[in-house]
Amino acid sequence: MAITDRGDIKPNETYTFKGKLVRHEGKLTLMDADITEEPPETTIAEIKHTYDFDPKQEEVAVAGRLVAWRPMGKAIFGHIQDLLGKLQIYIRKDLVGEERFKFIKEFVDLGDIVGVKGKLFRTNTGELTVEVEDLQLLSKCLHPLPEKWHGIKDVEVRYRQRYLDLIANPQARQIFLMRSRLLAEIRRFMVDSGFFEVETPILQPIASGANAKPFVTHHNYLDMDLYLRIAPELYLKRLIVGGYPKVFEIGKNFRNEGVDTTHNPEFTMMEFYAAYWDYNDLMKFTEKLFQHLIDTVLEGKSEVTFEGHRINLKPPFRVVKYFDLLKEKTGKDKDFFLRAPIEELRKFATELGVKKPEALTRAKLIDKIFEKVGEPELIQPTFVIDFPKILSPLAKEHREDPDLVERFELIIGQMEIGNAYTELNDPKEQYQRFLEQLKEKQAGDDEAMEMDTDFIRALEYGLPPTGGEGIGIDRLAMLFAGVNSIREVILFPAMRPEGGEEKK
RNA sequence: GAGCCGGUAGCUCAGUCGGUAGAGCAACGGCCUUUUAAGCCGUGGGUCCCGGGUUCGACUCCCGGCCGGCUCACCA
Repeated sequence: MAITDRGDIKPNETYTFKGKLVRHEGKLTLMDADITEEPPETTIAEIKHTYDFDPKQEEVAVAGRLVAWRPMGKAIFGHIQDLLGKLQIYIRKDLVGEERFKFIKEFVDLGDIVGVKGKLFRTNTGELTVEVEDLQLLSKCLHPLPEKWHGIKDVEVRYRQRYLDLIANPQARQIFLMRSRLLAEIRRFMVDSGFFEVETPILQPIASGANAKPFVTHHNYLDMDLYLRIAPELYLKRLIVGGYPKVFEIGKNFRNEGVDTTHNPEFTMMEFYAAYWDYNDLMKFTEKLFQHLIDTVLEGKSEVTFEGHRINLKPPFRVVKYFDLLKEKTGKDKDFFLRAPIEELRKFATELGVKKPEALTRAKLIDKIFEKVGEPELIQPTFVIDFPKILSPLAKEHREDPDLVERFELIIGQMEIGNAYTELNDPKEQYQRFLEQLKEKQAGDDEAMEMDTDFIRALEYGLPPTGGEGIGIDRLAMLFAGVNSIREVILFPAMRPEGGEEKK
């Protein structure tokens, strides 16, 4: 590190960068100075683990961010941190040499990325520590770190500068590590169950497969508008037509709607489809998936706390029929909801507190009423099954009741976590359902589904009997982490830009 | 989109019933070779979110705006 000899280093000058006070002029020049000669091949967690059962492996070389610094005359204690661990380092003047020690004291700051080499030992208090033989400054941190004890609490800073959240708040690291495990275990379970992972278009000429408002973009070369997908459903079913027995896709969906504690404009969904399955198979499979996630991600603990509720995620889950739940809560039966004059239904909805029912179609009214009276009680995991057909344009008619479809939603903590059905595979029927959606659209439902004629054509080639399901990964992560905001489980949640006055 | 609440040092916060602000940590200068929220002595640091109004005087009161949080509406 010849850099210590540089004459142009002026350690006591301060300067500002974009209005923020940052560190020494001299230290800034150090910023690009060091290249790692030997990238560390180990991590802090690994070192601790190895040393535990083989204390002879005491020579280590490891790198991390300096998060504590306690200089005391001729020796310095500090802690370096990486994603998975924290390790104490001990620097003695007589060991590293006078010149080196002076350099370290002068130019190394809290927050810097450093590499250390040395021998492991235990201090008087028993803490595993590296006795530093050499310390290399690998990168400068020009800003002071957030407060060591309280971390960073301002949620706005935590979301905008997530890297600071990750450096300073161990809880944040824990949540995102859990999310990574969750995704890995879901993938493992799906692949082990015979599913093929696929990728389907995010830019779609028709945004279909769900009821939602899409984002619109434009392709210059093709000179056409495209939509960011609101769901991958219709593409995945085309793949079942094409011969895949089982497929799944994990990816972002985009819906141009509100932002709140359970909604982010882009969110992660897993959708999966299995030929020859029906919604009963899907329920069994979903329970097995949950059991796997409890065993792995939650390390066997099936109880989580969410919004003040203790929720037990252990299957089997409660099953309740859609109209049974409505009847129990309202005293009205299926025929009332599906066949009573719409004015009467609107009047009833008004009594329950549904806003502006005059603007709503029958399907929307039923949906609203269900949300008002049904969902509030659904804290423990519950499959709500046998939805009305008019709410489910892509689901197959129920084998016992033509008013219904073979569909369920998995609701946990009042959140819709999963949505699944025996897929409608009759092209003529699907065409009719799309036409009904167009009517809904004309009747004022701007989220009614779009007609997709190529999808109809695919069905004409024969979609085997198929079961399909979507699971909201972000919400699942919320449950597993026990946090009540979707922003706590999305690394970079949607935010308005900083300095809003400058826009336009 | 509506209502309520918030924005003070790099961070966590206090404060001013209207007279231009403090603490701890962090930083800077010293002392200190087993400390760990190290310790001891000393020092510096703020357009009090932005703009306008009222006032002799605004960080404080009023109005508008920006950003965020919560609740509601919409949605998964």
